[in-house]
Amino acid sequence: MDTRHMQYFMALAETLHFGRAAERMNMSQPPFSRQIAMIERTLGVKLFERNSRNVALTPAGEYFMKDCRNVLGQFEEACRDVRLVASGMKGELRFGFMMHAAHSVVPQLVQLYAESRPDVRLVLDERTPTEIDEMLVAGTLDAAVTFDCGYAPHLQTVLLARERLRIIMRKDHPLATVGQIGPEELRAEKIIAAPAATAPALRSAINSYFSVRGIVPHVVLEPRLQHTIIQLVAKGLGVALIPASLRTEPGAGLISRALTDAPQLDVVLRAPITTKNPAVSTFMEIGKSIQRTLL
Amino acid sequence: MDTRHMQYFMALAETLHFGRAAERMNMSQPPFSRQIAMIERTLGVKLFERNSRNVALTPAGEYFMKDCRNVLGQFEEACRDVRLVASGMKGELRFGFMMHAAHSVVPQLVQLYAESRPDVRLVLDERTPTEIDEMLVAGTLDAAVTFDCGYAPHLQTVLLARERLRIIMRKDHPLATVGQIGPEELRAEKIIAAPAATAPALRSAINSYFSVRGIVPHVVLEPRLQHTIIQLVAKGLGVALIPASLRTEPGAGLISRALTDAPQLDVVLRAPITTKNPAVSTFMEIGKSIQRTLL
DNA sequence: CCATCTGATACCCTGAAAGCATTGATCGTG
DNA sequence: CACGATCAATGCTTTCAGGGTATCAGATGG
Repeated sequence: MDTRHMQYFMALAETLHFGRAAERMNMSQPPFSRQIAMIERTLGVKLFERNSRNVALTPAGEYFMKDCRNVLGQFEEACRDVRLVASGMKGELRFGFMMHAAHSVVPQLVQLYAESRPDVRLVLDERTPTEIDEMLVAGTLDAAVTFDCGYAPHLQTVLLARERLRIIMRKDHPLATVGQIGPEELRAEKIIAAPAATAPALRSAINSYFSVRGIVPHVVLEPRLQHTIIQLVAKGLGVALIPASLRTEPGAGLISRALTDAPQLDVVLRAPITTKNPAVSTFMEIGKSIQRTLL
Repeated sequence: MDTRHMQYFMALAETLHFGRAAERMNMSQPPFSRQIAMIERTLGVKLFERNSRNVALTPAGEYFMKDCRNVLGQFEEACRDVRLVASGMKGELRFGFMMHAAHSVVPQLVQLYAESRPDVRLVLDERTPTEIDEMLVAGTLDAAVTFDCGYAPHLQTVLLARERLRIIMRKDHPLATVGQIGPEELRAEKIIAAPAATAPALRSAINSYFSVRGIVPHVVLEPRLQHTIIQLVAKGLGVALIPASLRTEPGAGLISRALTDAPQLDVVLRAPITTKNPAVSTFMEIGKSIQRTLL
């Protein structure tokens, strides 16, 4: 028994006429009759009550007809779907992103992609930049939005945005009224910044911002999560340099200021070049289409 | 593509090894490899990423695997179920019965059958005896409980119970205190009885109960439903002769009395002898097993 | 009783698919 | 680095599942 036999059965069950059913199956009546007999023999079940004049379904045949309709439908669907998956119209795409990006490019990217590929299940996964890099090489993620951390030959990269860092502090902070803020003004400040192990690109941008002026920043706290950094700044434990897109989130009692010669960071969309997931390519295309001018 | 191909695919998807997968399919590796290639060619989809050292599923293959597992499961189930239906263990049984029987044998019959054949869907259908006869010959019912109306060569019959008729009347009716009630006592009474067209066996039993004494019963009302008869008696519009098993339903202000030489009616379970529904036979067997002594 | 319709049988033949032998690519190891 | 081992792919042969044609057999209607 296989699906072809089920199709033979369905043809006869629907026409109740061997000749016409055979015709529908594009074959002549004698082999068709044999196939029906074969089906009944292998199942050990009489499916049709027939003589040389009439053909009728037995109750077992009636029941089998419903099941066959089901199975054949699912069968067709499976064959159709696998083509859709291969074409990237259907399937799953595991998408990682860092928290910074959640407030800027990610919503638009996700929305546009979901509109253009509604049958692809987007699995969102917020991670730190380091975790993202690891998961991209491990294949746990299909694509991710992160900071450009330079050389990555096994990854394809689309530049999404170029973000300047800004400084945030409490409103009652002495620097809140200073006109220009640069490395010199921050020389004595307590800095809160993510550790290099968690966000290498961000941290090295901050470090080199100071080091080109020969200044060693006074980093007092190194929380891993951006969320925590803002909380600590709000408590007055220091100031922090954060991407401009996070500025839109005002926070209670916090103020954000521009920096002189502010460090820039590239926000990129990345995916392994060796990816086998066909859904990725249009995801990258959409990334390109929403590429933004630098802020 | 058919289910055999899906089985090949599943074997490889689960083992990720052509040799072992072929072995599982009881064949040698070369034709197995060709079949896999064939599947990919007809689907137009690469399902496996492979070289002479490693075999891995593509994302499309991964997706297809889930669908195949589904389809193959349903396929097996359909083949198994059709055998169960043919053996009477599964399927549907359309069971008709008259309202009189609903209070006596039907509940027990239905319960016992449902316990012994839980996968057979019992479709219950309450009808008048005449409707039941028509539906049995039309094949709309598989089996039914009704009054024995005599000759029926195309039906198999199991006697379930033998019921005496009793008389019901209002508690304040003059006959309520009379010791013996027979045709003579009812000569002047207004009788309420179902029409012969609806319940021939019941009505002819009532008629002959009087006619053997040369009495013509004074039937004033002929409602089709037993329910209505009882209501009309309660309103004082007459008395009625009803099966003893209905006595258990007391009704407001009504009283039921035995009759002298009470007419008897056979309650039978019937099914067409030509029935193709394999579920019927055990239904009839259970009917035999609950055969009751006459009341 | 014959013409006709329809499903079953008899017989033949083709090609899908299985087996065997072998090739070619990729590792691991001495 | 060469050699052997492993494993998928390919070439060739063979077989039988399943299709085709011709025909039979039972039922029905004029």
